[in-house]
Amino acid sequence: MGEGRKTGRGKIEIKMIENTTNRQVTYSKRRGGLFKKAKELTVLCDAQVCLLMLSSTNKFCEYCSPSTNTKAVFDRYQQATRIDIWEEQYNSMQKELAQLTDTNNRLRREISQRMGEDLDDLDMRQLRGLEQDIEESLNTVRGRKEKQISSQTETFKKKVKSSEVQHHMLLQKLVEARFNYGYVDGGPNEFGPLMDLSGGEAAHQTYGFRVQPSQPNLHGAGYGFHELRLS
Amino acid sequence: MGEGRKTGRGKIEIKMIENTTNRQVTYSKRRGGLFKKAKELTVLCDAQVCLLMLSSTNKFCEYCSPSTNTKAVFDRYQQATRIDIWEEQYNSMQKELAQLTDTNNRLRREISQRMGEDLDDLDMRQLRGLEQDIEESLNTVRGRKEKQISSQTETFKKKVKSSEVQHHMLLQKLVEARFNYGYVDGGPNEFGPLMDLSGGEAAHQTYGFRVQPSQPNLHGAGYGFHELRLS
DNA sequence: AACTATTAATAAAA
DNA sequence: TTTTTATTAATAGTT
Repeated sequence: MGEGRKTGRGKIEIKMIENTTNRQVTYSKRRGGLFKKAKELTVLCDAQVCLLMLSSTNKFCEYCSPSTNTKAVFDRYQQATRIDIWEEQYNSMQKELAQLTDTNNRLRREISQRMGEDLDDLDMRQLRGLEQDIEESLNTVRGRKEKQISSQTETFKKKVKSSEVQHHMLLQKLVEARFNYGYVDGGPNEFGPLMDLSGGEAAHQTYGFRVQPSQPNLHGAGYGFHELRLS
Repeated sequence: MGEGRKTGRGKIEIKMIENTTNRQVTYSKRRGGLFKKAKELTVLCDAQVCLLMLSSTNKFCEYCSPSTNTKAVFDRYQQATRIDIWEEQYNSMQKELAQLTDTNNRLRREISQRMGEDLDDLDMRQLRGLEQDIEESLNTVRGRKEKQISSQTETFKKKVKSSEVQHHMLLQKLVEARFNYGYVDGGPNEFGPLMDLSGGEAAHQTYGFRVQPSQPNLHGAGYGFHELRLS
């Protein structure tokens, strides 16, 4: 028993049907049969049956007695087998949450301390280290600012230079034009002297203003979301 | 179809079998048949089948294709249906996780910027604000350090003072004792001069050393867990 | 549990 | 696909 067998018009061995079409047809038919039998069992014997199937093409199919539902049946399965389906997932998520929250708190505390709050628990050595770190950060930021200023100043200088050159050329052309067409009109200072815009310290002053103290910057990502620490 | 039907030697309607014995016998037989069919389907069609049954006497029974297991099938069930009681909780946990992760990243970025890293996206105004904030923080930390130093110095001074007083008292008692019992031994400087420990700038020097530049402090909570930003 | 008359399921063909 | 049909499998009632 269990070996080769004849069913219906042909014989069939219980082994995987190689022909894909045949396999799918058989799957469809037998699936129906299985569902029917499951339903009959449910009614005849007052049983709860839950039947889950996944075809070789990964199509999912389910039957569950009307008196219950799949989740309930699985809960009983758990009860019976003592294999907890949910707990593992739940626990791992809880753990992850706790870790993230913890990390978050530490980060907030670090920021707080870098902002000069929450310093009560620090001893002298830690305070000294913190001071030193902040000092270094300040230098870095300052350096970056200076670099950006000088780069903008450079750009500005170049623009002025180019404008100056153009101005000269225009003047030149104008003078030539007057000469060629015989205009005589106004003195040599008619267009005023070229401005002295050689790019001195004025540019630096441009960025020397102070914004409102500690006003949060709400322009999106980046510096200025202190409100996070309150969330 | 579906109504009264004859099977085997007798007729049978698909409705609950009232006779308990009959019902249990039928349950047993049909359960076997269902399992057999499930196994055949598994093999013939390369499908995954999971069959859970509970008899009316609450006996649990399970079949699952050897290529998988009940939990895996149920996971797919969840995936396919998304109608379980846990989903709400699951989703809320997922959301919380995502929020925490996001907040975490922002906090890390803020710390980075406060440490002078990750400054590329900041414009001049933001840089200026950051510089200013760091400057204020530095002043706060410095102030705190000074305060702690002076408080410790105060304590130290008081201790020295009290020690001085005690010393004086002891000397006094000693002198009295000598007087009372007639000892004469050594000069008045026998116990050396009282040290000058009146609390000058020496105390400040004590804390004036520099720790190793930016060496992380691993003493637990508080300042010095930069490694968080890498986790 | 076995037996067996009878129906149900279904493989292959249409 | 669904229907048909020849054949086997499942099983209800009996022992």
